[in-house]
Amino acid sequence: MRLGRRLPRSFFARPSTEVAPDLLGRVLTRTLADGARLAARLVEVEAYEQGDPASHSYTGRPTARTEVMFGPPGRLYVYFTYGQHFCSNVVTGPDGIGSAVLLRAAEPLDGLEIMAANRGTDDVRLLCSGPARLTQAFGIARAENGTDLVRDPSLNLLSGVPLSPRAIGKSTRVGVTVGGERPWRFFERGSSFVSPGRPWTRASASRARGSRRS
DNA sequence: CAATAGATGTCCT
DNA sequence: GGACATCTATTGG
Repeated sequence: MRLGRRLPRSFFARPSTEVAPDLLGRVLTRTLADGARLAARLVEVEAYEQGDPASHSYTGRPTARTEVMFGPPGRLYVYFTYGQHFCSNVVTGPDGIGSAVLLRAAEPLDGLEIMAANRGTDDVRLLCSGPARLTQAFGIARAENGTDLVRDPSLNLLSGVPLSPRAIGKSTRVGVTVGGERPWRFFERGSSFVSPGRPWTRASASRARGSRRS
């Protein structure tokens, strides 16, 4: 399969709501020191904008954690959440504005054995179907925060094959309880690699969003 | 299959 | 202190 060329800086220098659906079908790759390659095709993303109550950049001011999100586009924003997981985002929009796209799920293409070792499971569907899973499968952690995906020799986003508009599903974002009515989650319709256990993910998505924690 | 408890960093909207 | 862009293991039907 042809994975294409690196996406240019201009691709990321747009509003996150525009970049997000355009990221579906694109390919995240990582080349390891020994030459092995990891590759996965993005099938689920979410947009986050400055001023958005659900966004880390809501206040408009960077913190030690969110600094990268406010920087130039095309870089990787990695944050630690729930006390034990890392999640990966691609920084979008102009330098100085805190906007990014959360990489929620992907279809593994290459380096599955390495991903399985990183994840501690052999189940292909569980390798990259979730933001923390995807991040773990690629061995991404705090050290990768701020990596320039446009120029880095190892970690990149390739053009792949973008999806046609009709192949893209939209919904409200997962786990967002504030400002959740924004339909800023984008996913590939019918893909079995989107994050599991979310009923409204599937074609027969009816509105069934209840409280999720006690 | 569904529900739930537990892990516990970072920011406070 | 409380909420959170989550995942896993375990329990119960």
